[in-house]
Amino acid sequence: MTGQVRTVDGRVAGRRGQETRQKLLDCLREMLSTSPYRDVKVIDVARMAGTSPATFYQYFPDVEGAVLEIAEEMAEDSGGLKELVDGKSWAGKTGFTTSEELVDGFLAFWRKNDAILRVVTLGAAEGDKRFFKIRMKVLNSVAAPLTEAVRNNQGKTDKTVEAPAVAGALVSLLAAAAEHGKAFTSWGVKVKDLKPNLALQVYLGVTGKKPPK
Amino acid sequence: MTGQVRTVDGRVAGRRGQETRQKLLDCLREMLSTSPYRDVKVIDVARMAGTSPATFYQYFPDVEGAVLEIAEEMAEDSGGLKELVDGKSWAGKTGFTTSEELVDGFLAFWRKNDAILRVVTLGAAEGDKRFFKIRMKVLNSVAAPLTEAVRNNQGKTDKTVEAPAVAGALVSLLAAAAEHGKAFTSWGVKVKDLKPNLALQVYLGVTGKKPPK
DNA sequence: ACTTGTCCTGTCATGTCGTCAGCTTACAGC
DNA sequence: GCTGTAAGCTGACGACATGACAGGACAAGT
Repeated sequence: MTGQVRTVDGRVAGRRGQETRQKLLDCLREMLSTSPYRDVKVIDVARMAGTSPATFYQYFPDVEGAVLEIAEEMAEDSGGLKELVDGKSWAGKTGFTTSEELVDGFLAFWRKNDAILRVVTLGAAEGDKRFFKIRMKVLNSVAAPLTEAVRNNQGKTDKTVEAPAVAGALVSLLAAAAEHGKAFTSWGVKVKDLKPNLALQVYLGVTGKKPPK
Repeated sequence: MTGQVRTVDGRVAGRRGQETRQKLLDCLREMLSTSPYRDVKVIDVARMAGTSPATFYQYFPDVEGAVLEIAEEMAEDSGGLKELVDGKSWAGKTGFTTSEELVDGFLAFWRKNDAILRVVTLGAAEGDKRFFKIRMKVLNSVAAPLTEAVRNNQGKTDKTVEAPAVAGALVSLLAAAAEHGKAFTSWGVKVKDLKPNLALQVYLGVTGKKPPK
């Protein structure tokens, strides 16, 4: 799909080149999770990868370009989140389990891609269309199947509910919790209570009913 | 409270100095709303303010230091958000109006301080305690009185509801909507429907009941 | 060993960062 | 008005990041 990997000046990268490129991406990822985005410098990434800045510029136009690469990879990976909702039942106790597993999976994914998602979120907020698109791809991998779930469940009881809006709000809440979990604990939500609380919100949003005890 | 304004090397700033300092802050604020945070350079801010980079470093340790200054100013300003909830009624139609006005006021505040809040949010997500504290101050100016509102209303009908958690979730949702409004429209929520939808969510969260028609 | 095309780096011009000595300006005390 | 002192500002500088290029190193096939 992506075609061949190419250098900035148009050459096709071979085996060795791709390895170097990948190492640079890995080091950048590492860098992003240990330093503020603003302070990530090409020279540091290159040093960590045991190569020179010039090599970095062979494969990427700049730091942002490389970040986009990582972000796109992550967005591909996010497709797996669909399985947390697709084909799951929302009835009774099983439904609440579905909700719990969704919350669990989503938070795990976010934590795993913590650093890159921070940058993507910033870029999207700053109005960069490329980052916005990537962020939407991640959120939609949950929001889309969740919209169906809302339509099939809550829809039965209340026709006035706009399924995409509800699903969007729920996903936004999950993203907020994942990104700023500390805020919730400082509001007195105990760490171990965060997931159950979110699961409850999701269950309520999807079914429009309180969960069975 | 803040004592006297001082330069980095400890001198107290006089009238002219404070003017220069303020002009630098204003230009930085402007800069933040027109360029990506990563690309905001001291030299550009100084140029825009008609002064030299060296002058900038007289008043601020670095860009981040100046940003913190702006952010703290904004956090002070956020105290006014309390009035959107404090002493308001949540009963019947009046209650829904309260909810609408809260949503309106919150979104307006966020839009007004768009650029700086983006940076604060990033800093908080990156684990910087100073930015986290500022972000909490802004969110709490709504979350705190909202917690009381939840306790006084929903609390009556359902003792199991954790008021701070509900208020926190609502504020998080508002922040997400403010920061990533475009995401909601791309989920098919019409621009004019966003505020009513949020108002509905808030009303539901606080009272636990559907609003009167 | 030679050729070919990929891969990497030394080096350079440009520009930013952050600091400092030193010049200019404001002002209080006489 | 004169002078001393502190505030205010900048030119200049060393250190470092950026981005481009030419050319050397390397692997693979002949």
